[in-house]
Amino acid sequence: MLKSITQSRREQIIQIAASLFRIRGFSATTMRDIAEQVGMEAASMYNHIKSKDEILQAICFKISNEYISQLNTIEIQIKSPVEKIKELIRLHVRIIITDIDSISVANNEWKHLSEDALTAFKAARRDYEQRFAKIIEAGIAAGELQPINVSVALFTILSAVRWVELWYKNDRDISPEILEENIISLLMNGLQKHVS
Amino acid sequence: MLKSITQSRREQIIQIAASLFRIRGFSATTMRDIAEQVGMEAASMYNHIKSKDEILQAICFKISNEYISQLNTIEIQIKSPVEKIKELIRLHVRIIITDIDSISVANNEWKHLSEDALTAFKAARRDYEQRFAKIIEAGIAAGELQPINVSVALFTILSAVRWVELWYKNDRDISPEILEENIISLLMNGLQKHVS
DNA sequence: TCAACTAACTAACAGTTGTTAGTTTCAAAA
DNA sequence: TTTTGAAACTAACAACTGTTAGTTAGTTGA
Repeated sequence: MLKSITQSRREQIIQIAASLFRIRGFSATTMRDIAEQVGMEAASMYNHIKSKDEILQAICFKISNEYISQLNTIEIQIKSPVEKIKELIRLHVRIIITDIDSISVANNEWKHLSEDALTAFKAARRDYEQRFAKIIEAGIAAGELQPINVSVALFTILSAVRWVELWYKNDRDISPEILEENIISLLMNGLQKHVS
Repeated sequence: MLKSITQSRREQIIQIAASLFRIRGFSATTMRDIAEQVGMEAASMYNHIKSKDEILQAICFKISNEYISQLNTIEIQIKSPVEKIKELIRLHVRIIITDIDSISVANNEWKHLSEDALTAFKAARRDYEQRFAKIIEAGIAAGELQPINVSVALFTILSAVRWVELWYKNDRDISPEILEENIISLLMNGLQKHVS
């Protein structure tokens, strides 16, 4: 009971921190800024968290674990590489929409992680990228995809998907579903009309 | 004569600042960090620059002006929308390679601009985006492009191109030319092989 | 009722920050 | 030679930083 109240206080701090880190950046956000939003003194937060660094770690690894666990699921599905790639693109859009603050922080503020955490985070990201690349390679080998450079394809997809983060705060004229399908269509079929 | 020495000192400070802002972020970079790299005391830099904010402004507007002036050139060319878009993609790749530090700062640290500069910077960026969008619209109207949502197309292109920033520091197995053409091919023709 | 514990508080520290003031150095101009 | 002015320096300030120590209020379990 008490434990769960503590837990939710802790999660509240982390969530508010994520939102501030996203807007102002990690370094420009002070513990007093976070405390003010939470509604307590900065010192009081240390009853729930160990340090400012620990907050950043919690945010970054929550996201990194989420991506990897979802990738685990997609990898073992019995689907064509093209279908898996489409699934991964949808996954990115969905994760971004679900927790935009944490995603933005994991994407833009990870460099402020302390040394050990930084190493682990980079390794996790690299692992994710390599496994994503394997799916693209399989698609090329199967003749489903253009014989494009795999790194270029991988990072173009990953970057292209990241702007959803930007879209989400501005222009919500488009629904997430239409958004997903538009991005998939653009990445899969290209911008240009094909002469048949 | 003296003026030009001062000028180059100033530019040296700004360039070194850009490289540090890129690596550590604006807020996490101190005037003493910059001064150390330049080879003088922090206080001495104030003979050449007005403030830390002014350095960030100089970096961001150098880039924003570069983009807009290049767009001006492309806009008046007598080319099809598709050719103009390809030209713009090449432009982005080229600018990124030319001045990666300043580009990274303009892309990732602009939010730390002081209020007036921030407003001006956002306006410039919006202007650029709207003019880019016009070219995409023209391409759709001319039947050259898929009838895709213009915002999705615009931001997918802009984001996709931004990963060059990332590529540039990692994996230089690919030449800039091959890189450009791969990205253009992917964005224009898509990842998937067409069944004809 | 009393002891234990949680979670808040106030006060403060030691270090860092951007920036200013005042001083020194030294080359060019008079 | 003297004067001037740019560009470096040292010293310091006032504000802010993450964090710790010690205290207090209030709730829970015995």
